[in-house]
Amino acid sequence: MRRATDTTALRRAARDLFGWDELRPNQLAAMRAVMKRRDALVVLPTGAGKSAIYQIPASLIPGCTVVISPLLALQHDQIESLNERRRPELRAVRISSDETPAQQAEALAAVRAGRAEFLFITPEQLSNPDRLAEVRALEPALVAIDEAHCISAWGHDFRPDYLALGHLIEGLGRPPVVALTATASPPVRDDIVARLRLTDPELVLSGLDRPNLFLEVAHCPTEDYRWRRLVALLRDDKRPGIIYVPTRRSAEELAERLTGAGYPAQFYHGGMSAGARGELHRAFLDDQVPIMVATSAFGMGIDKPNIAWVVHMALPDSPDSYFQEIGRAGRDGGAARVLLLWQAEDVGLQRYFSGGLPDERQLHELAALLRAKPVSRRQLRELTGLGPRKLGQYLALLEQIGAAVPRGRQRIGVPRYAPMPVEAARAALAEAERQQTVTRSRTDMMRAFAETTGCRGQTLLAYFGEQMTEVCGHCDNCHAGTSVAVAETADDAPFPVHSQVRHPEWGAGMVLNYEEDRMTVLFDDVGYKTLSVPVVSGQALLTLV
DNA sequence: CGCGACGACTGTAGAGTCGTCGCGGTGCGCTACT
Repeated sequence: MRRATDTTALRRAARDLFGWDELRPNQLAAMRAVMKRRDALVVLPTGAGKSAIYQIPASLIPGCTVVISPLLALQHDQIESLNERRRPELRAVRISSDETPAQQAEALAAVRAGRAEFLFITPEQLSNPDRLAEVRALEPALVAIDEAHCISAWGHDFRPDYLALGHLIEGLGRPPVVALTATASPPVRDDIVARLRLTDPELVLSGLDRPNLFLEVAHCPTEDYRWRRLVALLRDDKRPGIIYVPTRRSAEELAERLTGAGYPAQFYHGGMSAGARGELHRAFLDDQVPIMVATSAFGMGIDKPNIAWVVHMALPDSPDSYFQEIGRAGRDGGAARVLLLWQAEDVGLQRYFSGGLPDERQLHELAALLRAKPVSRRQLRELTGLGPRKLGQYLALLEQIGAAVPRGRQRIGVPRYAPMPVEAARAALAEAERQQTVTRSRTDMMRAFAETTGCRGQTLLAYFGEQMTEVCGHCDNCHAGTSVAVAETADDAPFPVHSQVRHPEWGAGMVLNYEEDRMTVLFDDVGYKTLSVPVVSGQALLTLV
């Protein structure tokens, strides 16, 4: 009965507020979970009406909704599109470093008085205890986490406050939480659930296959070949697209070279001023820029329906990033091409980006300092001489192994039963090594995707834990006829897909898929591994847990 | 980890080789200064 009323109310709100005649089954399932005040994790491709999953229920539930969204530019667009609807039950405000104190106070007042429903905010804002108290006093009825995969991708050191999000949500009075993202492999999903401390979340997953994207990979022995393949695509396809490059400098150089060769291109990267970036972003969306050469900074918030192709000029760090980036093509449902141009040398840069290991002595010193008395980050910077980046990484590690814990007033202390500094340093180093191994195994999987002669659609989706029984039919290998249907090979599979297994050396893991005579297993400690099925069976390498 | 730039070396002229060194992504918020 309750279910029927919720559904009716949701459908009516969708029609009233968004002009939609119907809701997709996935959307409805997620919205119903929110209506029942259950936590939810929603993984749906962009363009599938993801935002509406929290916006429509929020308009029906009494109390405001706190939206945690990672980028100020993205927040700006989201707020604008909500306020354009001119409905009080959808009105949005925000608090960020872009607002003056007076504007911030006004935003809080608007929510308090019921003149606004949505409060957009970053994790960094909430990590200020005074701010947290102000937001808590609004008694939010719902927390929505947008681009939730950032929790996993950015939590470790880049934006450490993401790591504390679960703690911060508890500080808000722990309203129900709905986390949304377009991509999340099984370990990323686990990470999101664990870090946000979601309780028995409703999991809403949709099929990730994108049949209108033609997947193509070319190994490029020389830079010249890479360039020729790129130009060949641009010659064939005059529609707009994105070229991803690994560095800022290569973005600038390639844009210039293309423009000189008669393909007018702009470049975009994180080193540019906010003004220039906003301008380029807008120009690209308005079809003023046909070719955008960009680093990974160009991504979230690029909701342009007619992107017809995406080229990667180097191997991305992981299938996670790759899937995010190619996912921006073909949102209008039209045929789109995605082309990966790679060399083995590309892996070197990704190794560098996966970071160096911490210094055990410095970790030891830091753990000892925390033990003496709770201190602020600033004090720690002065006491240890560590840079903010490194300090953030070290503190995150110590927190993960239970040797540090956020205390009140921006201070960091030590939990009860924390290990002694020597042991803490050793454990933190081991944890850093484990994280680095897992990160690097993602790059290994990206390379395996590039090198496979099997179906690329299957290989990519298998990484995300989705087993396709048929070949995708929209990749170069399918067209070349080298793909083999999994159904032909999976019959003698020794372990079911998604079963938990144990390896004598690598420990516990989860079976992700079978492809020809190989299987992919994700191990907790060593990351992704591809194993030979005959060897696994013949030597009884794996045991079912 | 691997690149590209740069200088030294070699051995008497111009260019090849070697070693060293710096560089390389993603963004919040705050502060100091115009």
